[in-house]
Amino acid sequence: MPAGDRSRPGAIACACGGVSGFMNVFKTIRQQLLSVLGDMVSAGELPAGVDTSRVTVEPPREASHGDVSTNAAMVLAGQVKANPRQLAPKVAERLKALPGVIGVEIAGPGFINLRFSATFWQAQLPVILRAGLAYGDSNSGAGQPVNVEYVSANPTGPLHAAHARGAVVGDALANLLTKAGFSVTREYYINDAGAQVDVLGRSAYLRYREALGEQIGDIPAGLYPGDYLKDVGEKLAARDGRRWLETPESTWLPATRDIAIDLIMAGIREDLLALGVNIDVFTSERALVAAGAVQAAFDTLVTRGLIYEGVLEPPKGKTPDDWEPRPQTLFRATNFGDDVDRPLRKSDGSWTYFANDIAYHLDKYQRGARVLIDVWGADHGGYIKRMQAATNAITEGGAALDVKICQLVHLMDQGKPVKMSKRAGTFVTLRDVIEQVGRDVVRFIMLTRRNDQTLEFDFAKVTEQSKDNPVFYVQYCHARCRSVLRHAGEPAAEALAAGAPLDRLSSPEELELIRLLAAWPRLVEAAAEAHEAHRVAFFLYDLAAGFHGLWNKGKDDTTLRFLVEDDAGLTQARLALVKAVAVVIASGLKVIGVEPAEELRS
RNA sequence: GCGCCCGUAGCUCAACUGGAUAGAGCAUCUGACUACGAAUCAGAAGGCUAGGAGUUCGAAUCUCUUCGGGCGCGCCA
Repeated sequence: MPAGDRSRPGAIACACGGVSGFMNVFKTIRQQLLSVLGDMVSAGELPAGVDTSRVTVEPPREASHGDVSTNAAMVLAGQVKANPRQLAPKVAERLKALPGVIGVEIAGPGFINLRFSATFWQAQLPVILRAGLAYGDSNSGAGQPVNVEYVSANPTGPLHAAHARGAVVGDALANLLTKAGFSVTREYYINDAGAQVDVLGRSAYLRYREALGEQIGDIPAGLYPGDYLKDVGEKLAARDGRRWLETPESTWLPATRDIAIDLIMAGIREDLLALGVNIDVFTSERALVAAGAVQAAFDTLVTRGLIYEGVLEPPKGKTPDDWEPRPQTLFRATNFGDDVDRPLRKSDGSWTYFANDIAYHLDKYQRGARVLIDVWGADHGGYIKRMQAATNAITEGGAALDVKICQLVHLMDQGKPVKMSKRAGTFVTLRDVIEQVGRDVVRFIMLTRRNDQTLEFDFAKVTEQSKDNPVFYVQYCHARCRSVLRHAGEPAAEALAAGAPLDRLSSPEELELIRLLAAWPRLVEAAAEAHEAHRVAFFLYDLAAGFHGLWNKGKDDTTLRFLVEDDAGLTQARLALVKAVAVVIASGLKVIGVEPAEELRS
């Protein structure tokens, strides 16, 4: 397994383009609140210039605390040297006048809890139904250019199972940012410049001789043994015949290396497409070096006085046997928060991987990105600080780098670990996984944990049809919605939005479900800001739970069923709700890159 | 030895970036199928958020420290 492979352990474009975002109800209420606070300043109840930036408006954790909660009194009380419980009533009194508000309470240390009328919540349904999959689209990203770099697997072999996580995390994050109104570039960095691709070239050469009839025996240690290189050898033989057989390595290595990289990258692209990943830009490290980008970045750092020749201290505690002090060309990473300064040149004069990466991040910046996101494997954690330091230095603070580290994926089958060994030929390719469980399952499961937590992927469990399996649970919810809508003759969304008597949706469970639906735009914005796509998967699970709950209430109490035989109006209203649930589930699955299921059959 | 990530119910994990009584799901107990799909649902029980100290109106979240696990540690990528 080559080191350096950034994603090691490890969509569908948004239709709206973020032209007009759908207002997040909490954001709307926050603006109304800020306006109220402004009125209080005018009335002399608050001093001019109070800082409202930390005022939040959010759904309370406890449903009993109302629909919407704000910390305004607590945040402002400190600034005006007042008690939050004394300030709160003044704010609360004015909030009573807001549209839709039917209750205002002060609770705990000074929270102000608002309750909104059923009509207010019911009115969210037409918004959802008319928006369709675009519901939740936001312009909070304001078209800001973001570059998401992910996968970036070394071009020395096909993608394997461990690459799936980084691929999905990066891709879903790109989808999420797109939905939130950012201008996203999906990027793959091809590490085709180091010693390992020379090894690849030599390995391919051996397979080339094999293809020409030679007995090559066992693959020598230090070369890649994989069978996938046989194909490369055969193509090379077919193209170039016997011309390389009697020539020295220096003549054939560039040819064997390049064809091997090209063929392997072609395979990687196919595998990514099979996973639903569409990369916009593939950047070659080798091309970057050849174009002088590294030299240019280096010169810039020299100009800024950030390069010097020096000798590093030996690493404490674990000094390598062959360690000896030597002068190196160093970048002043410590000026930007790193622990030590980092070498940019090897002793043979060539650039280090890090030097190339500085040029690469500058390149992304020069192409317009102001937010850079890199998705890496867990073994690259120690590389984060220096890369952030370098990005900060080379862009003069113009771009921020966020690195998402993906923890290991433990492949299991029925609770037992799947043993993988490249040498024994038992490593599981990404292609194998997709063929065995399907693209949708791979994508969803990879988002059922935070990226920095280890994740268990059990082949048996992820295809199980039970509530143990979150993919199934969410898909089942969508399938149930679709089942109801089919029974009802597929009413059009617009007809439901315009014609259904939504005031008939009055049960606490129904209103609770609408509140959940209305939280989707807020979740999109928050998750995009935090660069955390897994929140979408958790949201969908919660939404599915809410729907399954309502469904089963209808088993105990037939008056709660969606289709009510002798009450066409009530049926229409409930169909609007069901349709809205299906829409939001589908909208969320689209971010994850999963096709919503029409029905589930075993 | 140093740095980074992590430690939350018996198990697997959340917690909207500093908010209220820390929430779900498995597993355990109790209950619900003459249906728009019970592949599901409702309820009970389960906690000193690894331990300690600090910051403030308020801490799982921020700071310090101890313990325990993972990753990394000068010319590999």
